[in-house]
Amino acid sequence: MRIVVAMSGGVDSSVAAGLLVRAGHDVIGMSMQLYDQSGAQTSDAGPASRAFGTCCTIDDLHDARRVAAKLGIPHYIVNFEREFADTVISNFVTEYSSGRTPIPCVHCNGDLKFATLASRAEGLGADFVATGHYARVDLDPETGRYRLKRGTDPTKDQSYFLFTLTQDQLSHAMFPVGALDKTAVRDCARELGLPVAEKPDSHEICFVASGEHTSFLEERGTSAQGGAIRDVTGKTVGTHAGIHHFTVGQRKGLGLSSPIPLYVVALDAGEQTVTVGPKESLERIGLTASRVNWVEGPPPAAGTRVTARIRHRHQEAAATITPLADDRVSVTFDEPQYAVAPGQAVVMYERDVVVGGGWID
RNA sequence: UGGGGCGUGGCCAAGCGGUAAGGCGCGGGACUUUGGAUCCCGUAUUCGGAGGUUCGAAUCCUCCCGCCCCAA
Repeated sequence: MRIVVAMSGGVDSSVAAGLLVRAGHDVIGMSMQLYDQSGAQTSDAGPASRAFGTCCTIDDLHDARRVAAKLGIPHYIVNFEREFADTVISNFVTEYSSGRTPIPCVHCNGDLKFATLASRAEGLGADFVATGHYARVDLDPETGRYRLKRGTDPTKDQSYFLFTLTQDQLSHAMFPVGALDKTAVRDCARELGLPVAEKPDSHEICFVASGEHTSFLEERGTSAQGGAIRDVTGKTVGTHAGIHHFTVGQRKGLGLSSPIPLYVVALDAGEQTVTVGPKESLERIGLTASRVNWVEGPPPAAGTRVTARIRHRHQEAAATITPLADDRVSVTFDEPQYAVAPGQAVVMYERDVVVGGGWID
């Protein structure tokens, strides 16, 4: 079977490729070049190289190539700069300007890896696209639908970032490390002699260097217009330099004096207002979400019990859901949840299976 | 130089006679393929300066220095 593996240069996707090779498949490695790297330096070149993010850098592409060579498989680098800018970055900028908190990783998965990259794979005659995600996919014999499930390592599960995948995308998706623990993946990397076996896990946004978040947005058209900071009673308690500096639930960076820590509880793009309050004011018993993808099947009945996650690594919370019209859903938690941030995703589970997910309003 | 107010760590700020809250920032750590996210730990022997009162003062008194507001 011919399989294209999306190779980031990290341990997980490298092991994914290695496992497929070992299983005897016809494996092709592909890496996405996501942004202009002209002038990019290697990691030991100092601060100048930091402007190019923390993953998918020229170093990472090089690592992917070394792994492919070690495994004896072909490796192609595909230029997705345009697609990345049009989907992931564009969404990132728009969401922040709207006072919402984007999740670029979800778009990168759904709009690039399992969309554009998948069509390239198809062009190469591949049946599947495999990635290094900690998630599982299988065919439910009862319904004939593909199911998206958590990775078996509860500390590494990445199903949250994959909730937008359609049946068609899932039918061509493979997650070779989804049934492994992280330690097993590292062991496997060593066993295969992969040069990235000890490479640290990646984290944080890959395309924005740490600390350059707001300038990145402003260079791409986000208004730097300031506004008022209000408390929960509406009283003005300070000013800010633009709502894109903030996200709901944020504590740091407010520059306010207070006897207790203050958190961002709401952002209003129209008024350019930031509302702050004590931690308790972040509690929400429920939420609604839009553009819901019901992965498991048709929308479930009102009153269906699930566990819901409102951010990656969030302690899943028991909830009752009610599907609404227009692919929306209402989620009511058993216990209030902190910092429900518009723009983040709510992903609903029944045990290990992703029932569906949507974008928080 | 008439009247009033204020000077507490890098910033904001509580305390108003009993031996320096808190927030921000900063440093360190945890967590992390979203979040200038969250969480944990640390961060003023000292309160503009000098005297005085008191068992004891950042807190009361005196003088000095520096800001600010109102009135001229």
